[in-house]
Amino acid sequence: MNKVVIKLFKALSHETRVEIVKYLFSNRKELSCQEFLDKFTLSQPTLSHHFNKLIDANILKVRKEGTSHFYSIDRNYLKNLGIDIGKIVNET
Amino acid sequence: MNKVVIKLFKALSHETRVEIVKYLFSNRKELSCQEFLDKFTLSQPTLSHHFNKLIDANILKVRKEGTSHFYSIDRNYLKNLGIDIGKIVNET
DNA sequence: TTGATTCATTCAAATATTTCAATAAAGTTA
DNA sequence: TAACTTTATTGAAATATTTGAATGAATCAA
Repeated sequence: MNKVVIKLFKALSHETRVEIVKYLFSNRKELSCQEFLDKFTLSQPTLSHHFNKLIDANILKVRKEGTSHFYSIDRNYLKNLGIDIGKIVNET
Repeated sequence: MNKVVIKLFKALSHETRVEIVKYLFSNRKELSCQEFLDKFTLSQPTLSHHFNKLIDANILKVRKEGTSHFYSIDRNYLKNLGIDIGKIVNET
């Protein structure tokens, strides 16, 4: 279905969201909102909005522990679509 | 560079542009504006705008012959980025 | 229960994208 | 040249996205 694809690409077509994916890929770990806020200049609500879009597009998954939410890349989902997100995001 | 990636994903995050890519992939040939206008309901300036975005993102290339412009997928560019456009666009 | 921490939601303003009517541009044909 | 065909550009309205201040919700520690 086209809508799934469009949602995926829309999610990946914003500077901040590409930065999130890039960071997660190169550090190969989880990322909390706070950690990202320490590194980049943007408001917490804006970041929350971007994380939501990435989750909604199935690019990220979340693990909640206490008040922290840890985000990580859902590599299987992207691999099944034939997208090598690391290659795209790092080698251009 | 992020801007190249973002431009690529932005280009692929619109219904009409996904349709164009899908059509080109499944028919494995060239497509002129007129041919596409016969199949879908949209104005000629709108279609021209969409083709421009796909060209600008290096997803399509164009061959001009007389007054006709024939668009086709630049498979090498996408392959180098690790994007299997056929898989993405058809199998979801 | 109170205060602190972390993330989500609401809402309105700023910005960007999409759309098509009108028109231009470029090649083709008679 | 004049009429025709195909695509591009301009400009303005409609629609969608992005942003952060204010506020809410959930968890934890004291």
